[in-house]
Amino acid sequence: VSYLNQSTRRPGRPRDAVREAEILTVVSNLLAEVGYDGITFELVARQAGASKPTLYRRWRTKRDMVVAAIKAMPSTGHGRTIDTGSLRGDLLALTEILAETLEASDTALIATLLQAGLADPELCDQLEARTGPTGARLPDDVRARAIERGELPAGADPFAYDEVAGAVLVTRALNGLPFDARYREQLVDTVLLPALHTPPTCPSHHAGIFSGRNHPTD
Amino acid sequence: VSYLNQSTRRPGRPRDAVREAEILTVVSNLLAEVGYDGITFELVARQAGASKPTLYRRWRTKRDMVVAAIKAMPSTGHGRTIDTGSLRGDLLALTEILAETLEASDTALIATLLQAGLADPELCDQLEARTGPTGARLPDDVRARAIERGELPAGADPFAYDEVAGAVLVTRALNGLPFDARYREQLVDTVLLPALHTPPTCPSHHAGIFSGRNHPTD
Amino acid sequence: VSYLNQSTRRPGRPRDAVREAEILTVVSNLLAEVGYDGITFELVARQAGASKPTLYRRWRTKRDMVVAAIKAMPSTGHGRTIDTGSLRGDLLALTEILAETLEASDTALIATLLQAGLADPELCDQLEARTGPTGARLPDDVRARAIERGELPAGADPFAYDEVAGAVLVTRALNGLPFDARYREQLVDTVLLPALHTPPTCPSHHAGIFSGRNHPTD
Amino acid sequence: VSYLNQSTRRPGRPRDAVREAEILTVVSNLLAEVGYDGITFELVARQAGASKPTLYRRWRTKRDMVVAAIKAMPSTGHGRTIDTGSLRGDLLALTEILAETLEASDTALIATLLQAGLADPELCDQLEARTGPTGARLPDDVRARAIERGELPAGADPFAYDEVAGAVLVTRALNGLPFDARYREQLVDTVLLPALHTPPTCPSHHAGIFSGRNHPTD
DNA sequence: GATTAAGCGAGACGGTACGTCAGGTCTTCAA
DNA sequence: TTGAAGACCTGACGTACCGTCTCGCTTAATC
Repeated sequence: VSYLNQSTRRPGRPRDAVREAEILTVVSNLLAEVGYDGITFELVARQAGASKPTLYRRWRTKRDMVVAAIKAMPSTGHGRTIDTGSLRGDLLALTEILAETLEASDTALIATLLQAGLADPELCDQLEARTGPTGARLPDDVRARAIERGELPAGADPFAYDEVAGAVLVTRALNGLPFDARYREQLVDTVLLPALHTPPTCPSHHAGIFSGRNHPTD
Repeated sequence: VSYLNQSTRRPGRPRDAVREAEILTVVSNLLAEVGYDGITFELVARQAGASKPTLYRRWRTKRDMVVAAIKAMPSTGHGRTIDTGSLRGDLLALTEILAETLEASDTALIATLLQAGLADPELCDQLEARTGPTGARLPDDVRARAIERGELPAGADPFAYDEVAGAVLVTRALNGLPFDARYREQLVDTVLLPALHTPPTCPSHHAGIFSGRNHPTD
Repeated sequence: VSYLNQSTRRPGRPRDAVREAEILTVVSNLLAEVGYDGITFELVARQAGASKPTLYRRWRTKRDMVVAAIKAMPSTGHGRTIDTGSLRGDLLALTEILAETLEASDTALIATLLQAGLADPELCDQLEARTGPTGARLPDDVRARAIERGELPAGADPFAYDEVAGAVLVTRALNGLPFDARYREQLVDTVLLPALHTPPTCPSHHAGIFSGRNHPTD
Repeated sequence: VSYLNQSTRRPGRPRDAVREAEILTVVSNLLAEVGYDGITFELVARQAGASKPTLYRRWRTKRDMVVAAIKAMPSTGHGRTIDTGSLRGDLLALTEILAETLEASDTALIATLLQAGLADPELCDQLEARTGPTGARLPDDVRARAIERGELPAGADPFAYDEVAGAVLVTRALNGLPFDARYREQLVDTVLLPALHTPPTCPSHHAGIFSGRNHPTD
């Protein structure tokens, strides 16, 4: 029976998934070697032994291609859990993870992810799911434990963290400004903790920048 | 002989300052018309009736040229003062100014200013001086009045505002996410105000991202 | 089982003759619209709603395909006969027909027919049979009547006409040079007629360029 | 004084004549190696160590470039003179030269010269001047000697030769048909000689196909 | 006033990448 | 096996910018 192919499959030779994976691997490697700006369709085609039309058929822009490559990266930090015993410790740990990630990336790539990826909730979810906590959002379990310990009120809103932590560190990274342990400590103590303790003024309606919850409930 | 002349004056025809101003005007106009990415040396040369060597002689990169053009822009919002009578009102006003600025710029330009300008304290100062409060830093007079009114403790640190407000809004702008009045209100109430009220844990040592005070004490 | 079927019939679905005719019609139309150089397999496939393999299966080169299309064109000038009452008049009429044909074709097509078609006697015969006298060869009846009238000696050889008339006019057409009535008259009077009157020096052994008698006796 | 550069010289860096000569040399060599169809802008650029824009700046099409290369070829057969003592011998010698030339060229090149060059009188003159008699036109001295010897009438018109000899042989070459000594002899005896002997009917007004006298006196 | 070194518009130059098109071959599914 | 569809690699297309260079000219400060 062929009740499945009535509409889902278009005619013609299907794209070669293996080919696509190979290409994206090349893109990933090139990202590390020459950075985002150094990547060109020409170069990718050469390195991958593919033709430019094969690339253009899949991705209309370089950004699309790079984003696809990042999405296709294998999982690394899966399962890592933050639990230092105190909210402050957890926040310092989370911001440290984020800082490490930013230190390992070139600024153009960060900017790209900012512009490209973050408008794409799927990418954010992939990143979180694949790499474990990125430090860009406050994990639910961390928040739950803080509430259990009585460090946060019951209905504490992750808004303060989700919106602020990533934005501040990413911005500094883009500027080449330092975001060392001392700086992060100050951020946690004078901004994040006071803000998290503040009860939400209204049913928090934010679109999480780094959270992938782009189209919220409002 | 007087080859060790009064200053560093080189022999030969000096650069034409008028020409330079004309060129930068062209760059400014093109910024509005075609955006940052659309600007090329070729295009500027064509539009300005200048030659490429004339451009390269002055600015080694496109970024340099654009930054110079921005620096050369005429002042607009000079002298505007924020004073609504309450700290909360002032913060809302400041973030509104910032939001308006961001809405008027294309994201690539924002990113450029982030990367280029903010590593250049002079540019930031120029922007502040020229356009009045940009909303990126907490003006000293606003803070002083809040202290007078008793809304802030005597030694209140502008860190919370300087670091957070600009970074959060700019990041959202880069992502094409909204930063409307409702969002800004939430930011002020649940993040900025609580943070500002928190006494500094240590002698605040931050490098103001948007403040131009780049590598201060540390 | 009947795998040793009646004749040489291959297994599988037979080629669709109707499809082939449709395709050749498209080729003919495209010849008129975009000229020989403008034709591509891609374009034909698109216009005909056919696939490239379907085309390649039938014709290995563009030239083959175009020649096939020309062969498949419907007859137009069938049965027209040249008989003006004098050899000179007949020659002028013949060269006029040829001139008209050349004026209606683009040069690339002429060159193609020259290179492709004329190595293919069948095509020439088809053209002659289909369009009546093309003016490229001296029709036998014209020569016979000239002999009857005593304008030509009994054994007059059509070589002079067959070889010269077509070559000269085609060459001029390829060059974009004019071949108007005055020119043709001069050709007939000072070249063709004198040459036709000359008795053959040896048993004429020519391979008729435009005659399709390609590799005759030699 | 600068009375020379008032209008003749356009501004900007002049084109490098040496570079141009080198490129054309490459084109000439490639013509011999890969033939006309095998030549591409890419290939020429690679071989010449030039950039594509440098080529396109000079020649808009491949044909232009090839024609320029042929024009730039160094002289070879200059000064060769045909004088066998009889008109018939001279004609056989001329057609032999032409045949040799055609045998050495690939058909696509011939077609190109036909289409490109021959609409360009300058090229024809260059070819004649550079290579000596090409056999495409009846040299004046040959005709003069034939008249001296009484083989041709005083006012004998080269039309018959100029128009016919080249066209016939080129056409056969394009078709891959033979044009051996026997064929050429027949052509001379039954077409060219009779035609040359015929007195011109009217003040010959032809545009010589291969003669470069494209815009004659009429 | 002559010299001189640099500025200037123009544009050539070698590069590199762009994004598209066509050539042929292949694989898929349906007929 | 044919046929439509379309992916695939190769390679060329013609264009746009890059950053540097060579021109001939102009401009000022120094001699």
